[in-house]
Amino acid sequence: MSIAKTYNPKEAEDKWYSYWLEKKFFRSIPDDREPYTIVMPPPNVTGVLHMGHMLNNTIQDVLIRRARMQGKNACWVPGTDHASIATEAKVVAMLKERGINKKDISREEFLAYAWEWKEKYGGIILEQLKKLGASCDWDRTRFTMDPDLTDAVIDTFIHFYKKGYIYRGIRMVNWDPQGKTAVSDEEVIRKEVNQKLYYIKYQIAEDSSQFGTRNSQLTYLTIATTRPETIMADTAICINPNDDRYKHLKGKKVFVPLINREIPIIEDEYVEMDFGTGCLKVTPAHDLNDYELGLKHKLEVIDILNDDGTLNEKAQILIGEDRFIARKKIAKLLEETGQLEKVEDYKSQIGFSERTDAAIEPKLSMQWFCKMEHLAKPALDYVLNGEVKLIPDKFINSYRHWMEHVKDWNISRQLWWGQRIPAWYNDKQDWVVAKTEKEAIVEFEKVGQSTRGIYQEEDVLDTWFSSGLWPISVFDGFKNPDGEDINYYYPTNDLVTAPEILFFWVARMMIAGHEFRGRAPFENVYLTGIVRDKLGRKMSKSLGNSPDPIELMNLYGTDGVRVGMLLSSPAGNDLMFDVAYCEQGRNFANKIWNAFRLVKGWEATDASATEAELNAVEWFKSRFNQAIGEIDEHFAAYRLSDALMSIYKLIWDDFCSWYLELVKPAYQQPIAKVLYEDTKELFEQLLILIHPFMPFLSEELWHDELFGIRTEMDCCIVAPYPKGGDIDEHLLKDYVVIQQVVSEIRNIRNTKQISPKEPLPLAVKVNSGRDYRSYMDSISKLANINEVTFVNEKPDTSLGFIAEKDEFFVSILQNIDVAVEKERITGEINYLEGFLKSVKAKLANEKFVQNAKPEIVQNERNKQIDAEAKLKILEESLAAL
RNA sequence: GGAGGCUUAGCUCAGCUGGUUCAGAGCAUCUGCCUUACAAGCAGAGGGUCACUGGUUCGAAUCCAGUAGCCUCCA
Repeated sequence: MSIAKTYNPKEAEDKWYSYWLEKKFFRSIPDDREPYTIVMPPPNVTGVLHMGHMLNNTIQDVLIRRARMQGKNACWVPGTDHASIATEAKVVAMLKERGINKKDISREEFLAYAWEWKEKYGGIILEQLKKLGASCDWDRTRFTMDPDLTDAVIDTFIHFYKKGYIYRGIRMVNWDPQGKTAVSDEEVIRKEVNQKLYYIKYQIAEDSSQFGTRNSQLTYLTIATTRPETIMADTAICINPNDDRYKHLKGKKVFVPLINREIPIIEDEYVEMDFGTGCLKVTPAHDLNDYELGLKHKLEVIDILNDDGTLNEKAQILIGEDRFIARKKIAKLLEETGQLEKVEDYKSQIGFSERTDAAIEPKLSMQWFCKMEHLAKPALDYVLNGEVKLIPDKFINSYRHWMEHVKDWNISRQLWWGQRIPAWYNDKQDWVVAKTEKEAIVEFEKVGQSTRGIYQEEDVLDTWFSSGLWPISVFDGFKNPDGEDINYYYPTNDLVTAPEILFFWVARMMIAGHEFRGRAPFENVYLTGIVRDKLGRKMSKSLGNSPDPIELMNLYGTDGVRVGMLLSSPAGNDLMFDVAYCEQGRNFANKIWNAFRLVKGWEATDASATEAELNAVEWFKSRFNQAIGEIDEHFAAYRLSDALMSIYKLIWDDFCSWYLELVKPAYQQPIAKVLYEDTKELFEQLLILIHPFMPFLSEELWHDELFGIRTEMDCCIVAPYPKGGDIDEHLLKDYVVIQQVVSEIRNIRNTKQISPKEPLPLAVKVNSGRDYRSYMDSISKLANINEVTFVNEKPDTSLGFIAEKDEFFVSILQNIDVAVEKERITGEINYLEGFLKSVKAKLANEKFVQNAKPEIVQNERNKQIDAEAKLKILEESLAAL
């Protein structure tokens, strides 16, 4: 059977993914094996697969596949997140296209559209993950708004409310006047904007307390602001108590221009004396800092804006005008009345809604909050005492900082898509928390309040409130807290996610885990970096610098892309992505493919193998076992890219470049049966080793007839992962020398322009006592040596080199350039002498000999002896020239 | 403004508790090769004052302090 010259991934990918599905290899059901569990960070239903998902899910798949092969009951739970704000924005946009305005339809109608949207688009990412080879248990796919998960959210809200953690309060939120909803800080994009700084005159009220000293002269105070349209909401003017310029104003009042409302002058060190005029207008309803200042000085709060950003009747003037139009009109009015001193250009940071790009308006509103201080403590302790490991641990500091300075969590969102807060109001605006209206009535009755006109809170809960329950809710831990699934799979093992949601999500899962299960929801949190382009820019849709992952997989093969993603992605560090990595991955796949072609082409014979060939097999087995150790260590430390690189080098360098070349028969010659069988077995082991990284290629080759007939469940995906075994250190050391000798000979060929096809004689002067006889066939084969002699003197017309302590001489026909040789050897001597000098200096230093560990000193002595021996050899060969 | 992190070869990164397993890997580069597994390849080779300045030490890429540059998070 002929086999293609290059690996064609497409066919293998489709074939094996459906085979794995069909044979239910991804399915996990509790049994008596050790579980290994990962819950997937649920992607937004609005999303499409991007490079961040690729990285994140490749890592999870590598971990889960390896665990599965190690005989654990591997369970990877997939799912999606309802993403309140993002989804609602999408649905609103979709409705707009259909000519429907959200305002004109009921909540129920809107939700029907939203579900329709979710059903249509919500699963895109999960489908795309299948192409990546993700071995999730798809039967367990969950959505944060599934009935059970929604119940869990509602019950949790009630639970926390009853424990006194949930309360209502007025807070300043980021209001999106276009979307007419509050958005979270993370959804506000700050941009530097050219603005104007308006200098406005506020007339000072006459001082009535000091009668008799009436000042008939009108005096005023100038204030600089970028938002003149909010002056009607001013409730104070603030000066710095240390500001000498304004000392005479203490305790006085001023009039708000245009509406002539009297407001007090207050003092607070918050005001920066050297910014603007040193006077600050205080507008508690429309600025966060002013709000806090207002609280401190017990100021009135006047909110002059409607939800859509237009002025309301409290503004007294320009009612109904948009805030930006009002700004211009106010400026004009002020100018006309002589109350505008001047206008300056000014640059400042303004927040814009990520969804609608509208300028964010700070707005006071009634919100639901969750007290965090008490809840955060155990979640912090999990990390500090090591029960939960953050990988890399450099994130512990920032985690601690955040958890120690945690603020109460605003859990309400002015949206429809999500879990509606289970709070109920009556006609008197009293409220109770209850799961259903019926229960709410009971609650109202209990406290003797009206049960008329009952309606439910309009707001929904923050999406993180539901995703925070994810590791418990996906295993039905709320509905069935002593169920088989939750008891078996919880706590999960590893969580793979991005550092930017360490607090929003990871911390909250730990809080919920502690509250409801008394244990952290996972043992290790592997934090991935951001995927950037090779210029270091974050990949984003707007920059258009992100490759399409699907296209990438089509181009380089899924295995190639997986390898490419992992080749340079240490935990917690950003990945500077470059398609060159995928190319490297593809090339690697091809290398394995071709190594396979070679072995497949062999024909076995009963003839026996040579000693050198048998040595090669033993060497590779030792090398393989050694590599297993390294790989296990890398995995234990979650250094996946290092683990991959170890396998890469084991396959490419040790197996292909050395082992296969050592045992490979001459063209069209048969191979000894022992070697053939051993080689096939080694190949199989390598396929297993690479499987977590390259599942498709390894499965494809696994089923080739070369390995005989396999039963339907005999698949690479569940092949037992190698555990490692005996390592012959002596043999490994010998091969280091053998490899060095071969390289040196090849190097001589290269520099002397001798073709690899031209056989050369080799002479060996053994000084070390090493027995080369059993290796000489191997050296001859790889370096094309036709004759080996053991000598005591350097032969004529030969070039020499030293490997360990032994001298090797290659006789060449062409004349040897004595001058060049002299220079080369002299160079080496100079280097060694310098080296020796530094070693001797160390040993001559009494303090070193006294203070350093004995083995270090001994090491230096060995270095001296080795260097001296080598020098002697070099000097002799220099003399012999 | 508060907190944290990073700086090692052209690029992306390893270098654990200070001492030849200490200056490394992969890619890229250069030089030979179309050698019947692989040019998506083979064989060789060259590349670094470990950001800078001090300090601790017998000894510093590694520990400490400061400086510069870059980045992230919170305000």
